[in-house]
Amino acid sequence: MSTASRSDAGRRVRATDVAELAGVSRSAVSRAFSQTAYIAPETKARVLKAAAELDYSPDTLASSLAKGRSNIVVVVINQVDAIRGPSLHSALIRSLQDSGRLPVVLSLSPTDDGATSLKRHLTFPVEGLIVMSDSVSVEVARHAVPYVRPIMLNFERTSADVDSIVANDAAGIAEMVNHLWDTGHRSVGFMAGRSSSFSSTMRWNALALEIARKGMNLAVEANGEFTYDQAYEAAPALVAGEKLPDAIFCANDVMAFAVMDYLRLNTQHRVPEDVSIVGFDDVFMASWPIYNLSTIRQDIDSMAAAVIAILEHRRDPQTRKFDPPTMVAELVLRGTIGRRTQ
Amino acid sequence: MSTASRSDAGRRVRATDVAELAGVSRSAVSRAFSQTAYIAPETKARVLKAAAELDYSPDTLASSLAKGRSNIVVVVINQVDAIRGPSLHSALIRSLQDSGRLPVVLSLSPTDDGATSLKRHLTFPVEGLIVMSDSVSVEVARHAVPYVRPIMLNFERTSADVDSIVANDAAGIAEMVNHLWDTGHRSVGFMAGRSSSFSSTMRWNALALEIARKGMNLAVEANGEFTYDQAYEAAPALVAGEKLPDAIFCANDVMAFAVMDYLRLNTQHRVPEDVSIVGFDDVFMASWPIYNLSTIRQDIDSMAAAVIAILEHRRDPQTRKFDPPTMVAELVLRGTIGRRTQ
DNA sequence: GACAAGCCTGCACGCGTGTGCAGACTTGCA
DNA sequence: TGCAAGTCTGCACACGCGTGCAGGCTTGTC
Repeated sequence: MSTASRSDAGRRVRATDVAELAGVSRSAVSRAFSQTAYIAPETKARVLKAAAELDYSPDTLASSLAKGRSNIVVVVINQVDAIRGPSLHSALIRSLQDSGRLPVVLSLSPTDDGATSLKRHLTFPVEGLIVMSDSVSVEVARHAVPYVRPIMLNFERTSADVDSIVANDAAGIAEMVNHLWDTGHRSVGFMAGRSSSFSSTMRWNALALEIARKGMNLAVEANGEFTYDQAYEAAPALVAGEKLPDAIFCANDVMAFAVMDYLRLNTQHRVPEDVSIVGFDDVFMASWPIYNLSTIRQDIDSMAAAVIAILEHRRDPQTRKFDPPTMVAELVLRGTIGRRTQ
Repeated sequence: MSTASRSDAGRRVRATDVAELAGVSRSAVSRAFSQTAYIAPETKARVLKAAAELDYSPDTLASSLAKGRSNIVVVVINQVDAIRGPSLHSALIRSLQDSGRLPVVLSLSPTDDGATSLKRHLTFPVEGLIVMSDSVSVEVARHAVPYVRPIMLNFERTSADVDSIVANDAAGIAEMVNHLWDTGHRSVGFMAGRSSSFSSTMRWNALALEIARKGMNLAVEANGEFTYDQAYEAAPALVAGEKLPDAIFCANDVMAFAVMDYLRLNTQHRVPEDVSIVGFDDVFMASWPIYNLSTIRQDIDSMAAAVIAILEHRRDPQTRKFDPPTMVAELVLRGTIGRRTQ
């Protein structure tokens, strides 16, 4: 159609073009796309019609510049998140773009603490900085964008300089320990994650607390650094004792897979008849029949929603008051928890 | 330190601030950061020193506006890419940001062809549009950003209106078929991917060609739609005949896992003693001991490099001539291919 | 018919940066 | 010392858009 061929030409359509076609001034075009500005209904209609014909929409970046308010949100991720990350990552991206923001992804190599790379790449005004990588410290995040409070995901709530969104892992773990207790489990082993990671220590603390509260026995522990390979290496230690723990609690799903694979390939122990396995995250492989893993799912949608809520609150602190969504950790009970009778 | 506290204050540092501190005009600051502009060495040094002190770098977006040349590259992804995607996705993001560009991620829901959502979100000038989702058609991509040629990854090279980067799957498949032939395989089954996907048909065609060329027998085929669940459902059809195929070739790794799991959980057939399994992509689980999958790895780095090469070429068509990197598909031989004797 | 009030529009400036252009200053040479 | 050539800098405008402000027009009322 002619409309298409016209707009297919070299460059973007500007407000001036629309103004010309609609027979109004450029400011009228700007006002037609503004929620608050003063404009006659029929003028607005004429402008919007012309805009639709030319396939025009305001350049949000030039707009940001003019308004002095960026709508770019930078999401810092880490290659390590490749397994667990995708769901939270894409939920976050989706939420941001659906709220009219522009998600810019900054990918750090696993060993990069971001001290220099963040500064080098963040050469534009941002509305928010979201850190999903636990290799980035609060100080680095603060320093990278001095004029904005970073939002750290699953990070220790230590600093007053950042907003921190933490999944309610403790609640999920408490619930899971309850379930293990009810199904007769009395001794558990624990496969920890990277000790420098807050998620790992948070999960460890919660588990230790709940186990003590129940009077259960933390029989044995090992460290799998959150990776399959390390967990596979560490798995023997968990089952080397003369008595198997009733259940093995893994700080994430991937390590649970490693333990299961180790047991399956190298021992006679059966899951869940001889030992129960519990994971954390509910990654997509957890539902595969070969694993069928009982695990705990973080409330990803609520976390994404919390990010948006914080950003909205900042835009308009007085009217829009901030009440953080409550995070719910969901038990996903599949086939790796058996029944024990003492 | 005092420098930090000064720049920690409310807003971004502007060129004017640097100019003031260095005792020069604002244009001098701009020129100090330009590669081509004319500026006295010692002036440049003084400006850069002041800039470093204030922690200044030019606002790349305002710069884009002034230069009329955006450095934003939009990457369109799909939730479906969650398994295979991460490696290519993060390689691409990394390459883009390392080349000084700004990667903006646009995530489509699996059923979205992008017709409206792309237009709604692409409200700013972009340097490039990279489509990784095969749910987006050439027409939609073309129309979404009329003034720029989309770069489609692993898409059929049908249209002259787009640049297309296609991995050399055929070469990898030829090599793999060679290897299967050499190890005595004579009949193969094929688990296809989503029929609407170019990757799937490309792989199917390549396999059919090579098999015919060798005089091997394409014994049976099924369609797993590239997903674990569908492949698990379709797996029985591949082994239902009275004679097992010597090898089963899967159009991606995840379906290979599904087939292996089906065999392990529901049949007596052993891999690779009774049947060999071949995947495609070399996702991270392929190296897990439970799978230890022999597969074919796409040349991800070259694909990312090709994207950058195209973008660089467009910036400067006359001097920088475009020679596309050659893609190499790499055989990753692990433990799922046995030896057959007829 | 005159005037006031209110609705609406265009003008003009600003957001932070790049860059052509003119002119100032330096340098070299006669 | 005078002049030309060359080197560098600042001015001013532009990029596309938002918005305060003044003024024009319409409408209603007396």
